[in-house]
Amino acid sequence: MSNKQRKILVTSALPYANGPIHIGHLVEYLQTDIWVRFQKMRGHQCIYVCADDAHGTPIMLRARQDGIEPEELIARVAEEHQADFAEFRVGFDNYHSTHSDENRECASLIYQRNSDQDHIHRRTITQAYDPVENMFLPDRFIKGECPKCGAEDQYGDNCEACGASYSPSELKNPISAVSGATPVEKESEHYFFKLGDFEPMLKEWTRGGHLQNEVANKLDEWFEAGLQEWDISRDAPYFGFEIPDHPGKFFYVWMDAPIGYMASFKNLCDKTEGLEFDEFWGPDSDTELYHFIGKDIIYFHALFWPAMLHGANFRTPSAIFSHGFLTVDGQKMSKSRGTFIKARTYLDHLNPEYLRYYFAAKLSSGVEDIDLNLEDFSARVNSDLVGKVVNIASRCAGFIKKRFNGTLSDNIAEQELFNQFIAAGDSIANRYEQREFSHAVREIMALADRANQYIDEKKPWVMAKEEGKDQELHDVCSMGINLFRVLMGYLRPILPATAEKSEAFLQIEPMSWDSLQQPLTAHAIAKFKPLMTRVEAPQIEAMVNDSKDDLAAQTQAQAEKPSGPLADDPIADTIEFPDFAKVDLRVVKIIKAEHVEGADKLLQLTLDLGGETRSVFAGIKSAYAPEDLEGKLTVMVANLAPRKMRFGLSEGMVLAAGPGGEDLFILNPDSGALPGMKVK
RNA sequence: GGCUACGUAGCUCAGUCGGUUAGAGCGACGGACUCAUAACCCGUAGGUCGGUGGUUCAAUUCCACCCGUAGCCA
Repeated sequence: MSNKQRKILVTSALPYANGPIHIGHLVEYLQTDIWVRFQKMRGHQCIYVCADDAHGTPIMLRARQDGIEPEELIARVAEEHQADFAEFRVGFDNYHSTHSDENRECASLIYQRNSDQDHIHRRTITQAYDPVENMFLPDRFIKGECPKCGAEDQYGDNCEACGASYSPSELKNPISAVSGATPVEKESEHYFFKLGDFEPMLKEWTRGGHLQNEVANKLDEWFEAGLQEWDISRDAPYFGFEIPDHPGKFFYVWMDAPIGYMASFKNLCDKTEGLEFDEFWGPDSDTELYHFIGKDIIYFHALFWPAMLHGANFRTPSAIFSHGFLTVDGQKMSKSRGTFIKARTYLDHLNPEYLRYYFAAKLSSGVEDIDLNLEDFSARVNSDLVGKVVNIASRCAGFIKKRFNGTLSDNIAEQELFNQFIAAGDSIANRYEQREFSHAVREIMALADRANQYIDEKKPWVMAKEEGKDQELHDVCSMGINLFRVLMGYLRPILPATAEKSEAFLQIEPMSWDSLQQPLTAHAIAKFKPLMTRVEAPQIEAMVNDSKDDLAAQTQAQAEKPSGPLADDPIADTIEFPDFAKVDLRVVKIIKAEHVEGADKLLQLTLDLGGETRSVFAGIKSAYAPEDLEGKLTVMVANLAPRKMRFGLSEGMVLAAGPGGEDLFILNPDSGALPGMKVK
C-alpha cells in the first residue's frame, strides 16, 4: 500500500423499522458496501455502521394496529432487515437501533449541549389534534380535499393530484387517518432547534468540498429562502425518547435518527478493544466520516446534522454522498406492475451478486436516478460476468487440471500484458474512490475483453493437440488464470461471494489490492467449479409475479375490512316526521348551467321551479359538464336560506350523492314529474 | 406553481471546457472457432445527440423558449 492507513467511518441511512427492505433501498446499501469493501481491500481501517430507525408515530400506530408493543415490532423488523442485508452481503461492522441506550445518551447529550449554548428555543404552536385518539397528528396522518384542486383523500402536506403544497389546516373536510374523527386545533409547547444560529458555519461547510456540487447548489436555494427553526419535539403519545426533564415531550424521530450513526458506533466501541469513540467523533478528530444517503434526505444531513453536531462540540462529516432513486423498467416502482420488489422476493429467485454487479455498472458519484431494466439486467450479467469474466477461468482451468496436475506454470508468459493489468489498477482504484463505479466496471470489462482476446490469439486448444507445445500450453493457461485472478481482485468489492469462491478455486488468501501485483506461479489450484450461473428469464418472471402476489394479498386484506357507503358514512340519528317536513324539496328543471370563473369546483345553475327561477351554485364541476346538465330535471331544497358566496348569491341547493370528484350523481325524478312539484 | 437535474444508436450508458468521419457494451446481421457455463474471436449495419429559435466562421456541446421524465419545496 502506497498511502498511509486511513481511519474511515462510513454510514448508510437508517432504514425505517415499519417495513421490509426493497430493491430501491438496496441501491444505497450496495453502493456503500462496495465502497467500504474497496477501502478495506486497500488496507485502510474502514468501519461501516448502520441501525434501524425505530421511532415515530408511524411505528407507534403500526404496532397498535398489529396489536403488539412497538418494541416487539421493531425487534421483528430488525431481524428481517438484517437477514436481508446479510444475504446481499452488506457487510456492516455493526448494526444497531435508534431505540437503544447509546442513542438515548447521545441524543440527550447533543440536545443538552445545544440547549446550554442557547440553540434551543421553546414556543407554543397550534397543531391538528385527534380528539378521539387524544394525540397530535403528523401531516401525513391528516387527509382531506386539496384546497387547490379539490382532489379527495389527499395528505396534509401536499396534493398528489396537482402537486400543490400547503399546511394541514388548509385542507378541506379534514379527517384523522387514525380515528376518522375531524381534527381540532390544539396548542402545545414545542422545542425548536435554532438552525439560523449556524448559518455562517453552514454556508462555509456546504461550500467546503463536503458535498457534491449539484447538492451544494440546491442548498443555496434553501439559504436564500432563509434558515428556519426546526421543530424537534413531539407530544405524548409518541414512540421515542422523552426529552430530559420535560415529561410528556419527546424527541422528534428525525432528531434522533442521525444520532443513531453515533450510537451504533458507540455500541461497537463498547465491544471492540482499542476502538475509541472520541477519536472518530471528537471536535478535532482527524479521521474521516462519510454518510451515504438518498437525495430525498439531503436537508436533514447537510443542514440540521452538521449544525447539531457543531453546536454540541462534535466533529462534522467529511462528506455527504447522495445518490438518486431506483426506477424499474423506466418507471417508479409499482406494486401493480410487479416492480415493487422486496429484497426477500429478489432473494427467493436470484443471486444477489447479479444485482450488486448491475447496480455497480450503473452507479456514478452523481445524484441521478438509476434504472433497473430487467431485460438489460439479464443481458448485462450474463454477458459480462458469465460470458466474459468467469469464462476466462473456465476455459483455462481444464488444461491446467488435466495436463499439468492442477499446478500453474512457474513462468509468467506475458509479463507485459500482466503489467498492463496491474497498471490499470490505479485508475480503477481511483474510480472506486470517487464512487464512479460504472467507470470502474467499464475499465475492468475492457481488461476482461483483452484477456479473452489473448487466449483467442494463443489458441491453447490447438497447442494441446501439437507435439512439444506443453510448456507453451502451460504458460498460456497459467497466464489466463493469472489475468482472471487480477480481474476478480478488481471486482471483489462488487462481487464478494464470487471472489470468495474464486479464492477457494485459486487456493489463495483473501485478495487485497496490493497482493494482486505478484502473479501466481508454480501454485496449485483446486478443481474448477462454475462460479456463477446465468440469469434465466423464468427467474425474472417468477420474481415479478411474486411481487404482484404481494399486492394481491394486500388488496385482499383491505377487502376484509368492511367498506362501502354505509361503513364509511353510517346512517344518522333517527328524526321525527316534522323534522323532515321542514325541508321543502321541489322538482326543478335546469335551464342553464355554466362555469364560474375562478371557482375550482362550482357550477352555476339556473333552475326553473315552474314559475319561479333560482340561481344556485353546486359543487359538481368535477363530475358534470354544464352542457350535459341543461334540460335535465332534478331535485332542490327550495326553502334553504339563501347564502352569499364568493361568486354570488346561491338560492337553494341541488341534491347529489357520492364520495366526490368524478363520483357525484345528481338526483333525477322519474319521467312525468314537472318543475315545481313538491317531493314528499 | 417555483426551483433543480435529466432527455445521445433497438437496450444500457460514455463523450463533447464549441472545431475534421459522435463512441462503448449488449442486441441484430455476416464470418471464424470449438478450450470454455452455445461461452469466446473478427467484421457489418444502425444515431438530423428531445423540439424550435438565437449567439458564432462553426453548436450535439453555449443561451432562450417549448415538450417530456424525475426530484425537492423543510
